[in-house]
Amino acid sequence: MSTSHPPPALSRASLDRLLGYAWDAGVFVSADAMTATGVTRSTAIDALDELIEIGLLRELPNARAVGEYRKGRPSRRFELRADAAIVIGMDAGRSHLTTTVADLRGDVITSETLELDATRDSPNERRATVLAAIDSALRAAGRDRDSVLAVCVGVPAPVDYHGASPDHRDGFWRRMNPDLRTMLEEWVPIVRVENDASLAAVAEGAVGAAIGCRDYVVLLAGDRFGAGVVADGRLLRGAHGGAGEMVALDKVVGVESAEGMGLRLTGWARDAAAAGKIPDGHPLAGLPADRLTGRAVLDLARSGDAWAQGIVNRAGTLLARITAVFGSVYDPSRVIVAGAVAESLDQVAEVARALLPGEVDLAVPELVLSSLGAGSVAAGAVCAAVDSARTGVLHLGGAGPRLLDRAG
Amino acid sequence: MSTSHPPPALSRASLDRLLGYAWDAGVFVSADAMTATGVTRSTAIDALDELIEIGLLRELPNARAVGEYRKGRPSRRFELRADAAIVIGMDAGRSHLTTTVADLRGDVITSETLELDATRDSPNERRATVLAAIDSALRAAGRDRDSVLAVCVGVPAPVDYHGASPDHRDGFWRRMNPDLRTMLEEWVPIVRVENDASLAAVAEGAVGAAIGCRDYVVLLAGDRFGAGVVADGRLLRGAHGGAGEMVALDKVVGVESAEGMGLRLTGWARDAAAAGKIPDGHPLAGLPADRLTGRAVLDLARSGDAWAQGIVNRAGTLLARITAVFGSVYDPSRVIVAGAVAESLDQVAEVARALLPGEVDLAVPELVLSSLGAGSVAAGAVCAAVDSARTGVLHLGGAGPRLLDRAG
DNA sequence: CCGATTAGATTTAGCTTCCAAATCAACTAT
DNA sequence: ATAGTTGATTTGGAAGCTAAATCTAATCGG
Repeated sequence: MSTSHPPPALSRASLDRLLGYAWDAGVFVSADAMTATGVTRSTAIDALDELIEIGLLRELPNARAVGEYRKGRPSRRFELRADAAIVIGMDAGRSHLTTTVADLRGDVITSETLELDATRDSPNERRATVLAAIDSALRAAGRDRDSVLAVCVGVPAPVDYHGASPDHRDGFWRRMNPDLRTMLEEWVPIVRVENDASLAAVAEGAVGAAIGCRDYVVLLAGDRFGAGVVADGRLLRGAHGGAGEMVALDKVVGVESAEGMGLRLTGWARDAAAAGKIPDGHPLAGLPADRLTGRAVLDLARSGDAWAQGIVNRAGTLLARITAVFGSVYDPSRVIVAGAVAESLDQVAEVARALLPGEVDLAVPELVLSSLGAGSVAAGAVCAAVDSARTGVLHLGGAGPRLLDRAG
Repeated sequence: MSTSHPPPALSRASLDRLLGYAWDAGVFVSADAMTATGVTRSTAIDALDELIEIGLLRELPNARAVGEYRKGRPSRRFELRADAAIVIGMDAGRSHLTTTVADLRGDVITSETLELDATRDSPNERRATVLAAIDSALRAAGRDRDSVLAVCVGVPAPVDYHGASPDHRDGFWRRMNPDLRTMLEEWVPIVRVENDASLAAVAEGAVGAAIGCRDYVVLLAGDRFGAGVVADGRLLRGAHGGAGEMVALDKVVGVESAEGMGLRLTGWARDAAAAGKIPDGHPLAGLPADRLTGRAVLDLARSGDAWAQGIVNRAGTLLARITAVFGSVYDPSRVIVAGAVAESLDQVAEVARALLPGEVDLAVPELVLSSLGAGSVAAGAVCAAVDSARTGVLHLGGAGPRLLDRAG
């Protein structure tokens, strides 16, 4: 007996390559596919026909029918059947949960956001919440569980290679990720659980400020700092998924805690107010604490207010320090600030950029602000789900093609 | 015309797999190779014969001839022709240079160490020194340049993916690595230049304390701290090779500079002496500065001296802090202290291990001492050269087999 | 309307790299 | 000797390609 090889079925390299091309090509003709993948016409046509057979491609009316035609026999035209199945990307934060249903190309079909009661986070409740959110989003999209090819969930916790999160002191990480992967694998063929900042990094790499960049760090700067690190084109994870976790920040001079940029700006403003440090007659003087927010300070600084600029400088110094630490430690060529606050941090980034050369010994990373806004984790989850679907669908054996609805 | 594929020549997956097996198998018989690689007998025999033809394997007298035989037709026996070519591993430090000539299995043939005049480090002089050291070692090994298949050089500088080092403020890194790769590629088929700490990490992964470990950090703790990081089984490099460089250390509370453990112990002892802090009648009291070394302090602490233990505690605290930072940042499952001092740091490590749980939020990495001693960089250079030879030799086209001396 | 021309599709033959099974060879044990 | 065992070799495909010949569906110029 030899190591019984599985039946060849479908797993040829060419299939993979052609599918890969089709996935990001939009509508294409055979000749394009041939030059892009380097196979000959015979092979290309074979593979394309097989992909149509499986249900992953659709043949469109040929070139003449559409008018984009010059001479000779008209080309056959193809396109990914993006609606053959759906993927789900989820940002499963502590206090909110965004569920996005998208097609195979990653185009959003529905997106629903749910506010969570952060105190009700027992493992069972959270599992139920996640499932309910998925079912609700599926309903809104007019699909059912059977058509889901891949799911990716982002959680505010380290996630290791197997999709598990370590047992933290107070169990917070485990509560955030109560073995979601195992739960979902019961009915979804491809499941991926990732750290939220890592997904923000995936999003920047796919559709954001890090396209084509092989070494970068994405700094999620909301309530708490968190970082997603891409090194040599791959997500850096660590033995327990803790790479990029910012628990080390409190050991760095001038950083001291992992509290995020939004909270800090607000905190500084309120501290100043409480200490009577806001000059009389200043626009912010006498405001109630709940209107004294980071956002208010940033807006004021933008209009030239000197006192607000002081706080902006402080934030810039902090950002420079954090960027410097990440720059030194991971040596990225770019550091991207992401999260809902990112867009308002232009002045803070300006200050930080000016300070960076003095902080870093090695090459100074480019500091840029993400333009993906608050949805970057959700967007990354969709990208990651699409990516897993793309690389995984041909290796699914019988389970995969089952869900490719051939009707359309 | 299609993308003209190169002549198939030799590049079958099976050849690679069989060669990979042969490389770490020692003497083996066909059946072993078959089960290990999963190919059938026909394929195995084909590939083995081809590897013999190329000159990478040798066929030994069959099983019966050696006596290890039971029943049936005796097996053919094979072995890597470790002497078909040689590899060179070099630790090209600032003040010394170790050149090791080894066979394809990595077994050392000769090793020579040269003290360098650290002030004469102009690019041209250094290039000449490196070449001279290689030629000298080759002479000692009774080989010539033609038989060198691969070279790996470790330098005390960041090295990027292409083998280049960034231009540091004072040009030190460029002087340490004056484009050695280009120089050597003129006559060596496979050239690799790496950061020294990275090579120490390679060594620990191959023959040291990190065998089988996919996420670890090796702390080179000599004159300056430097770290080699392995994440997910691959060397972490960063955009400019700066990952693991410890320029960020001076931002960490309680670490402050990248000065290594040896220097610090010595420094603390001498500072204490200068400040008159060594108690009267203490064994170290009144010693001349040049005999007041870290080693002396460690030895004394080992014999139970309380004052020396105080310094050891200080060192342990520092090591714990550094380990904690690396643990938090890269999330390794193990941190290995390497370099000449490592072996004497058992008590320091003991102290650090006790402190670690209080320093780390995430999983506490295992802190272990390397037993590779001062030669870990040199050993890693050999491992890396062997590794590159192993993966590269079959893809060398005409240039490779040229050097496999078929005579033996 | 009819070739000539053109570009793409299909078919055919052949190559490489493998596997599976049949057959052959070299032994030992009896 | 001869049966039994274990490997080695040979033979006959099957995949998965490529390359080249041939076929098809068009345009275009008379």
